[in-house]
Amino acid sequence: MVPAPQTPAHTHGSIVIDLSSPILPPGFFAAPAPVLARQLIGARLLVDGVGGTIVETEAYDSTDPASHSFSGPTARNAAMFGPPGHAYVYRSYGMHWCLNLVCGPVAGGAVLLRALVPEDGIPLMRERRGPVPDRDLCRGPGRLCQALGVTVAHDGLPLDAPPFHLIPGPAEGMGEGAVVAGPRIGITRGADTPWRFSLRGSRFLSRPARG
DNA sequence: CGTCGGATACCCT
DNA sequence: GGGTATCCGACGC
Repeated sequence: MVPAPQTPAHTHGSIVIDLSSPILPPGFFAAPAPVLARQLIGARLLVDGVGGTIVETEAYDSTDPASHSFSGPTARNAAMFGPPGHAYVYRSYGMHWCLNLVCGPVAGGAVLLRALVPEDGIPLMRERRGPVPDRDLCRGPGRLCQALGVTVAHDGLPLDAPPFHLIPGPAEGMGEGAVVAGPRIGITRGADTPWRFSLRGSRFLSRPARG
């Protein structure tokens, strides 16, 4: 008789359920975008097993002139007006993809993922990103999508099912004051709204924290 | 490690 | 037309 493995996992055929992963709380995505954006710092995101700890986010909602939802539904932003808890993926500069998590008590809210710490699937990230320092694998919203293999094919997909795996934070060792709020990056309208959130002192941010 | 220009394509008003 | 991220080479700290 072989003793049961001491790992916190059950197996059903080829499916492995990792019992160490906290369950996404009900209503997690019903929070307003700035609230969820702050909560996501220290959470972990995997796409097909590739990803790491989120260290930089930005919040957008329909009251915000910087938001794609500000001027109402279009073909591109349809996912922002769908149910919370789904992905919104859009193209930036005609060549990069950007991943948002649709959220909020009303339509039109989303959190843009701007940077994470490469932790899982780093060899595949390197293949996708080419010869860059590991620090730069997921440092920026477009780079993050390239490293995780996120494209418009993920637009509208639910975030609580494969290929997505979102594990709520905060990460070990994160305490009060670990999250910095400041102005968002690369926008002109709504530039004074402090809806960029980042992990204080992280070297994986797309740019240093301001504010 | 930070900042600075210059170059690149698509979505929406 | 206005908005937008990345890569590059350059240079300062």
